[in-house]
Amino acid sequence: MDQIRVELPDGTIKEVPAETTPLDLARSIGERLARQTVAAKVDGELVDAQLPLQRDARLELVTLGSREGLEIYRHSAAHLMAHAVKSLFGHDVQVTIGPAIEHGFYYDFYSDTHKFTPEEFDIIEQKMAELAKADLPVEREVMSREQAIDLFQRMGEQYKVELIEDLGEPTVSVYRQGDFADLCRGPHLPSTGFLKAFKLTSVAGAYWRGDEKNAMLQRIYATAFPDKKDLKKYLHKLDEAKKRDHRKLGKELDLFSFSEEAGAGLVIWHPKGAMLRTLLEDFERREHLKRGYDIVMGPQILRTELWKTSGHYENYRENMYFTEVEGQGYGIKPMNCLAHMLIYKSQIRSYRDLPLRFFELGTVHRHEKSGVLHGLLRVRGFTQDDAHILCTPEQLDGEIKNVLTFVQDVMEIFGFEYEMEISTRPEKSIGTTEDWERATTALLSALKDSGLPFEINEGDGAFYGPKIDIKLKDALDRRWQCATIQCDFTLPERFDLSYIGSDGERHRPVMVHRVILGAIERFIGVLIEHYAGNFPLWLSPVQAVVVNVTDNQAEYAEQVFNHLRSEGVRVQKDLRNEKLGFKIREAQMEKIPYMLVIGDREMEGGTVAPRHRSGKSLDPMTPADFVRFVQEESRQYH
RNA sequence: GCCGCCCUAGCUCAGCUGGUAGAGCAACGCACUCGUAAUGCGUAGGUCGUCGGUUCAAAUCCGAUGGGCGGCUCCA
Repeated sequence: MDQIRVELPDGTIKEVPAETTPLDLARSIGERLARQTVAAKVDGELVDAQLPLQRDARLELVTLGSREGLEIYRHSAAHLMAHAVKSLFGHDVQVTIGPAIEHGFYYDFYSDTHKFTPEEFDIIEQKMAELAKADLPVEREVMSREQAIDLFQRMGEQYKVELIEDLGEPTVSVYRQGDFADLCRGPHLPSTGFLKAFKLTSVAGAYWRGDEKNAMLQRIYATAFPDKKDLKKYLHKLDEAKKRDHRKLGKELDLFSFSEEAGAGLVIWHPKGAMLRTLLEDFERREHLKRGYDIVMGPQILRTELWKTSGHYENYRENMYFTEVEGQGYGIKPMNCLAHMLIYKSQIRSYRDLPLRFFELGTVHRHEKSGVLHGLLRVRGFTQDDAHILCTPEQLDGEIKNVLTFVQDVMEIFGFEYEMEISTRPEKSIGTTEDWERATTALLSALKDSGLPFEINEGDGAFYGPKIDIKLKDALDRRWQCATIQCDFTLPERFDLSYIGSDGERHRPVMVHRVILGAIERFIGVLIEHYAGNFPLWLSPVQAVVVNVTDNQAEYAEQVFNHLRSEGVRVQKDLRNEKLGFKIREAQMEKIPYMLVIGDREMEGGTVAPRHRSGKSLDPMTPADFVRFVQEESRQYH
């Protein structure tokens, strides 16, 4: 038999007979390695571990420990789930697709007769366990397109048939395990016995091929890990994350609420939430003024004609609220740009005036579809930290860099990790090729200069210009777009903005639309989950609570409270006749940073005994010292 | 908007297949005056989201509607 030469990643070369599989090779190195090997990369191409090697190649074993290995594991788990579902509900259900995702996998099923419920998860999991225990070999079979169509046609799997038809490949691969067969590129685990730990987590609707015009499928989400311990750890982490949910904490910390009577998606800020928001807004104003922005303010409603000028009436009407007064139509603003345009136009602008940076904490209202509302993270009325930068084309580059630096600075202050992506020109768009190129290059070079990783979304830009989006994760790792930097070629055009250049001629300014936090509501939502409600001192709605041990110190405690409040400390008092432990517990649950304990000792010494919510106590100090301490700790953002 | 599920006291939740509601915490009252995450006893509190239907009888079954949850589509 022919010998072939296989080169491993560490450079060693193995001479093995042709038809040797990567799994054989792994076994020749060690049994433990073989048990971990779930696939291989042959000359960089991902293949099954039991695919016989035909010729000399570079070979890399893919093990369960790697990201790719875990993905394959989960993809095979998705097949196992589909297998289980088919064997339980085969007559009622058709399979569609089931990929691995960030924390697990899902599989979409079609059925007009059977509705999956979480109560069925147990029996599906049991069936999966049974099929895994049977250790069915997973076999790859390559067949012609016609054969495959015929196969799935006979199985009654219309969605698979459609997939093959649209694939346009002469041959396709099918993976079989027991009596289950699925169209799949692979690779897959060698056998079902590899699958040790899995759990179904939820059911949800999903459109076939992600298109709302298509049929609604039923998606079962699940997760899987090579090790039962890791599954347990993950489920525990999930539980912990749910405790950080901003909707739960918002209620517990009495920050905000929603009211059925007021309307969906409309935030009602309670005193502590409004305080938090005010602190954040003050921070924003300071940071923008430092960076050369001018604060502006526009009206909540503007005449419908103006929305026609801007193009919102044509493109955004279904998201807007309209009203009419004395026969005059008005639109409630869904964006802040219009007033900023009017400010620009209020006088003749010279190139010496540019760049102009108009900043507004602008409250907007958008009629979001009811099904998308989500706590503070997706609402119908929200306030953006919005700014429009109008500059010469030559200034664009520098302005974008400044904004990106601004974003990075702010994210660092809050300690956020974030993902960035740039979206380029879509098919349907306006503006000249030069405009797009200049703007896209400017965005791209700013990103590159930042040295941070980013993704490119080809053709995903707005019709009016390319953009950079910055996404933050919530407690459950769902991404929410916060900051965005968008170039806009439409509005300067539509509003006929101009400036007089050094040549004495009129020129069109370039516009950058940008937000840093995005929507204050959304940002606070993510922020609550980020800090799990333990806000840093400078952001804490209540920084300290005065707690007396007995009624005996009530008068002194009251004096301390008044002193701190007059010195600008956000303080509250708890002078109720309750045990100290009880009051500490309540303050602790309110996540107040400092509890100022006052007993007879403190009263006599004219001090307070601060206890931090972490449980650590500071040495007793005078109220005046505590004021200085708070000022000092609040000055540095952290 | 679409699919599935949910809505019971201020909060968290019980209440099997229909026979006109229950706990813990909170609130209020009384006692205790107490040193770093829950003192004890007692009192009060709900037309079971709303509207309509089925039934002798509906928190429970059906329909509509409002709100929420998990997704999908869309988006800050």
